[in-house]
Amino acid sequence: MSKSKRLMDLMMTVNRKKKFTVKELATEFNVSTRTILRDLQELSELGVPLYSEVGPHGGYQVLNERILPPIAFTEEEAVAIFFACHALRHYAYLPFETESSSALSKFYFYMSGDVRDRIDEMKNRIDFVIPSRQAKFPYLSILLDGAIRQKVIRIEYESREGVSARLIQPVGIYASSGLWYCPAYCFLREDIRLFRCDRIRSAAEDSSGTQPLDLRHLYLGNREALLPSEQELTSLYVELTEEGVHRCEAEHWSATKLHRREDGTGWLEGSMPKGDIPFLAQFFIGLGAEATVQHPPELIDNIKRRLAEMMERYG
Amino acid sequence: MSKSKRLMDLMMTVNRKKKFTVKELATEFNVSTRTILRDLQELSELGVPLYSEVGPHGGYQVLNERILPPIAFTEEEAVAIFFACHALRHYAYLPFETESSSALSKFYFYMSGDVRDRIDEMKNRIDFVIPSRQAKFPYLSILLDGAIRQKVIRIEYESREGVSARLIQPVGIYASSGLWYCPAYCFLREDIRLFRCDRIRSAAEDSSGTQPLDLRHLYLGNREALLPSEQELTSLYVELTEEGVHRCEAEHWSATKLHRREDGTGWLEGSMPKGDIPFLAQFFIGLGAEATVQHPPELIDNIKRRLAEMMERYG
DNA sequence: TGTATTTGTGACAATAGTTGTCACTATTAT
DNA sequence: ATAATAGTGACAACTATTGTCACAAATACA
Repeated sequence: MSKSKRLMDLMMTVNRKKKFTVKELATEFNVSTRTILRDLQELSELGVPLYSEVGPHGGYQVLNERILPPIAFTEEEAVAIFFACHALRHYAYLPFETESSSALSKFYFYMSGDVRDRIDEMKNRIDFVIPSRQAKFPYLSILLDGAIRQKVIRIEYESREGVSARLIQPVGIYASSGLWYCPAYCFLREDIRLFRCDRIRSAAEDSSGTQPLDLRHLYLGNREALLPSEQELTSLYVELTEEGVHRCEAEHWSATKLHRREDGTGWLEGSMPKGDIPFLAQFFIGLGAEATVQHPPELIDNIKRRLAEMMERYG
Repeated sequence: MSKSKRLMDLMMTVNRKKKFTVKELATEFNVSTRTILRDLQELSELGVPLYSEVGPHGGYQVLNERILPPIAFTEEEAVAIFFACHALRHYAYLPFETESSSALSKFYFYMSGDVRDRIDEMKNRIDFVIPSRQAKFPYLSILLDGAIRQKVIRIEYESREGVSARLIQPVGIYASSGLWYCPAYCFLREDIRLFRCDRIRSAAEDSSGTQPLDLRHLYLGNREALLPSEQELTSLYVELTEEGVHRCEAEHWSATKLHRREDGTGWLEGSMPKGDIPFLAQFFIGLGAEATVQHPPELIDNIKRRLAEMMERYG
């Protein structure tokens, strides 16, 4: 095996192993320890952050960095990766410790001139906007860690009724239009609940010894499907103007219920839990003349009551 | 210079140049053409997609791939890049020709085992949600290209009044909560307008010979600041409950106007163009009891009129 | 305190790889 | 035809790589 090839392999091997001894590698690569020592020195000079300790239980270690072997990306792929990372700058809070900007500048730095030019041209011409928020999300890493390692987390949560302490076991976290949410099993309510992370006033791993549940079968993708809806259902029918259709497209919950006509108008039709009436009433009021609720009567009543209240407030 | 080092350099050089001859490289690297030929063959074996043609004007070419030299990413950086790209899968339409998934799988494939494990653990525990839409955005690349190369584009645009043909010169494109928008100079209105890309029925480079304007000073980041607002202004004051504050945080336009009290409630205060009254009226109606408009009277009147209309509609 | 384990350095000879030169062949645009 | 280009093979000169050995230094552990 040629030296260059061995060096590449060595790079990958040490990255995989993290910790190793010279003798180990010598056996693996069928060369002498002296050669491996020389190779490691060379890798060091090429930028692989190696660290070694002498003595029994000593050996080599690769520090926090990981080296990727030469990867071939097409120009389009490189550009897509760049802008994907670029979009992360809109998030003031992320569950990763590092700033994505450091990865971005490395990526940018190593790219060949013409790809770099292409990116420069596009930089001010394309963007993935996420609403910027004043809200703070200091506990994302703790929640994510709790979800991954199936830990119970003690939080102080600010709900409408005030701040309360709760034990939760996170299913995961997700960002949606600039806010972070954490679906989690709540030991207080004994059910899955959705928490808005900026309303969490404190979070730490629980030390009271509450046994975590086995929720490995639950994850972000399926948590909705697995939750048995015990609520009473009723049917929904709403007429929509063209603009109303466009507005409803934005809503997750309406995706399965939305129908369109050829002229652009449409309607919502499907079943809904009765507990959603307050939310839906306020939502359809927000659509104004673009939506006309025709069923259920309870929803129409709720809307009328809300309208009357507002009329009164504005005298 | 050692052979391994020369090979690495060569890799970068051929990536930069795309097209080159053996003689050229021999001069650049101060070695014989025979050596370069042997090196190129070796690069080929290492996976660099080289292609050559003999004869005058012949030479070597690198095919569409780009090779990145070994880049050191920290584990955190690699994870951040992965999830940034992962988030792109929510976009059914992108202005890049390639799927980001191919870049993603390459990235994933080359990552060392423990980073891969880490990603697998996190995959179902963290997400950047973007509302999925039924809307279609087939002309993103044309619009982006128009913005980059300062071209005039002819579009058919569906507005409330029907479909009309227009000449526009795009400033850029951006995605916001699942929809793509294109701010552009409109030759019909003779001003900057914002177009929703799913309402563009057709788009192609203009062939009528309309001279593009020099809009290079305009880009996504500054277009708002440069637009002179000629509208009449009035002052806005709105009381907000705690929930109202949270809801307003989501809105771009309210960021500079939002104030909070220690108890969590707050208010909106600032100036607004009178033309925004219809939009704001509908918006505050959507907030229901969480917002109480106190100024301007025109806005309150508009809200009352809308409420009355809705009351009537729901009998 | 001694011993085993581990990194690390230097020297040297044997071996293996690299390089340049030269003489060719083949293709193709002009 | 001619010039420009890639491509191959052989060989000698040169350079780099490798293994071996000797030895230094640190450290855990019995």
